Amino acid sequence: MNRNKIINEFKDAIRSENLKVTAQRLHILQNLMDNPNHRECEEIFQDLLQKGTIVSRATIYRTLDLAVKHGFARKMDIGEGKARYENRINETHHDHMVCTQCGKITEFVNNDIERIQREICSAKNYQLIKHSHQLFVICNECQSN
Amino acid sequence: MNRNKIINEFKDAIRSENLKVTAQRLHILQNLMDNPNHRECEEIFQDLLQKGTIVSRATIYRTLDLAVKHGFARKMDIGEGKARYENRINETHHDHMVCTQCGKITEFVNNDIERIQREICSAKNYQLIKHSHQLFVICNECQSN
DNA sequence: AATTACTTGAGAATCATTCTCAAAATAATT
DNA sequence: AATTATTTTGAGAATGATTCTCAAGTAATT
Ligand SMILES: [Mn+2]
Ligand SMILES: [Mn+2]
Ligand SMILES: [Zn+2]
Ligand SMILES: [Zn+2]
Repeated sequence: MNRNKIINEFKDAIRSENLKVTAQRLHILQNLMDNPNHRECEEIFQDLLQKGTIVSRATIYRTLDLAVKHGFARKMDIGEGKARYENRINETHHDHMVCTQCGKITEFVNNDIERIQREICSAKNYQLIKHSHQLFVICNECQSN
Repeated sequence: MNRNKIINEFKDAIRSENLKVTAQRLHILQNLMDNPNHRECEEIFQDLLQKGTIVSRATIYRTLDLAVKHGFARKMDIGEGKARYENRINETHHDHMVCTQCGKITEFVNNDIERIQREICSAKNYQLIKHSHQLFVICNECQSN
């Protein structure tokens, strides 16, 4: 199955840096792969804990950095003063809509926006490295309250 | 001149909340109006200090909040783990390009992007409240190094 | 001038994240 | 399997931006 393939690729990534494959690192990556949400460190910590796996927050941060570096995770900031992480099983790039009432996160992509961003940069002779784009909304459910 | 008009509007805004017009509040607003940059609290603090005005950081934060609330300033987050503030003398909405090498901030607006954002939201029956859009780039100057 | 209400600044508190370092674990080598 | 070299882990301290607390100071009103 696909998940094991990813886990093995993660092990390879670890070895490629002359680091060691540890139970903690694997637990964190597995937990990330099994969850589609955009979670903060604390949520991952609590989820692991509830499943009987204790890993320190420091190790979670360190391992998420590693996962980001090798393309297994994406770190995002929706202006809360803390980072959130999502897995990158489905490679497709997307941006996010965040409900300011309930916090629900909805993904979106728009090729026109992606293209215009590139055009804006090349018009100024700037090289586009990455972008951060969030729409803060009141979602359909929160409107009917 | 325009600046005095803004200062007076700020005084009115203060009074409208039954707050008091103080020297500190006016110094902070004036400093903001006289500077076109996207600055963090510490930069405003140091700039005031260098001009002989000592205002505590706590008061700067408090006054900037007030200025934001009444439309005199805009608070932004370019993922540095701290807020930046710019004045809103020229009301026009814009987003930002940030050079990842030298930190230079360049403003941009694109009406197509603005419109598409609205379309994305209405297609989902979401109500768009605000957005945050940054392009991280290597600016023209930094490329020639 | 007196009264009332709000503001200020110093330093403590908060909170996410990073750092430190001794003990534990992994991987490589006998 | 035991030894060795190297890395990792977790506890708790440190950091840094921002907020909070509260006593002393100031503004506005009468
Ligand atoms: Mn996502
Ligand atoms: Mn700007
Ligand atoms: Zn919602
Ligand atoms: Zn630059």
